[in-house]
Amino acid sequence: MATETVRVTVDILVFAVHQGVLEILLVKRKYDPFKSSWALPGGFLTDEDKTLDSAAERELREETNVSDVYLEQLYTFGDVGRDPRGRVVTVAYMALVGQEELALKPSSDSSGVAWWPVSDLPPLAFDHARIIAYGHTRLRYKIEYTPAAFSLLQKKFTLRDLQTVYEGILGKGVDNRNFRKKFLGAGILKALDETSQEGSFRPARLYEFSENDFEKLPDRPVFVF
Amino acid sequence: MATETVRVTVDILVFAVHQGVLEILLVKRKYDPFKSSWALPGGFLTDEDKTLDSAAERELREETNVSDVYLEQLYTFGDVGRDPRGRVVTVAYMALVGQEELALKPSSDSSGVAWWPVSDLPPLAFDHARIIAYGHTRLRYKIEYTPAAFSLLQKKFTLRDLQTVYEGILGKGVDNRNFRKKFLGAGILKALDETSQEGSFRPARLYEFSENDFEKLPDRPVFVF
DNA sequence: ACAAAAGTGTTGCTACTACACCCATGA
DNA sequence: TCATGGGTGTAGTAGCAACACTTTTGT
Repeated sequence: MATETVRVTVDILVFAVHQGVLEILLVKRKYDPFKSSWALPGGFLTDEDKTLDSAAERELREETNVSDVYLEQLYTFGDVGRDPRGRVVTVAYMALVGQEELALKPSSDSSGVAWWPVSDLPPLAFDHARIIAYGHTRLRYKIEYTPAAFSLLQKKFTLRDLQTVYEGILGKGVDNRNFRKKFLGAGILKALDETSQEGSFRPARLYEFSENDFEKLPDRPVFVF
Repeated sequence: MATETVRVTVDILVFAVHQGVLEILLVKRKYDPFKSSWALPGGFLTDEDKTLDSAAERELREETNVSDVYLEQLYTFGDVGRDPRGRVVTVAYMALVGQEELALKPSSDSSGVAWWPVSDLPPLAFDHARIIAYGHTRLRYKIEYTPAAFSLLQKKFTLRDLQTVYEGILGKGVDNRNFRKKFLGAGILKALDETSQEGSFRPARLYEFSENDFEKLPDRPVFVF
């Protein structure tokens, strides 16, 4: 029953909603194993990482240039055989980025970093398909019981933007009257004196999420549709 | 940025409700560090453990003789400095055991295994106090959104037993008429033709949880009181 | 008959669902 | 004036919270 020394990696599921489609950031592997396959950004835990959270931040910054985003630990995978190099335990993190961060990395170029629709992924290295499936389920659940969806928007957004995020993650349309009623009645949105002009039609009012008001609520709201 | 080889432990939070009090199983450490302190049962991941789940099962069996119980992964802790021996990443699991398993291990003897009320813990080794606090929060949440409470009961139980489990974990009393109404109306309990005779008063009907009926529900019920 | 816990109904209120049209803007 | 998405109200229903007394059993 030899006590094994294993290696630990921290991998990150970076989610964003682009034009109503839930997408995830993948990197093309430069080395074996699985050279040239798409994989989750991530890497080995190092001495410099004081915490697992900071390791996730570092990996995200190094591999994708993304920082200052919502980040939370998801699940840890450690089956024998999931990495051909030996026993590797992977702590998976989930990051949610707004449309602003979209510009930070190109969408499908030679940099080896690209957004992929979660419902239409390429073949993936290791057991990353399973990890993404797990994260997707968690995300669906999270937006119904937490204000996680706001992390997928810019600071200022329209109610339509918000609804698009919900529809993209839930994979179904929702009634816009009831949707607006629930969020406007929740007391967590600050209406701004600004509008977003998108085309030759009525401009939409912009809102901000008020973390402060959210914390003051007597009960946690539920955003189920 | 030397890639570190770290050691991985799997520790288990074994919860049970005894006489209306939520308790957790702790072991007294036999060796340094933290010799003679109370700690969570657990140990290092070994070559024989094909999965993290099976490592948790093995540790639970070895240290506490408990098996065949509800077990789920909770969270992974990996801060530098949480173990004086070096970098240790701990995958924490949560186990829920019924009153039947109570007999398997004595309650406070020289065996070094004992139940402790979660609201009145002894000084603990490592960062185990923090891990228990996290698990307690998760458990509170779980019984409201899943049938986890049934794992804390014997197969046959009275509605009062069930209510006692909820009250013990939530730390507050609930209205028994509404409580019974919700569970009887949920369609997940099978009423047995048996009663439990506890004293010189009316015997209570026994029920069983029907996993099968639960799975068939169109929507997941919510057990909030 | 008493002590102890099991078991039971109603009412008011809140919150959800379902559903279809008018509004404001730029071209 | 038209095309486009932004924005609004109501009625019916279901589910929840609050609330106190009667029933069954053993002694």
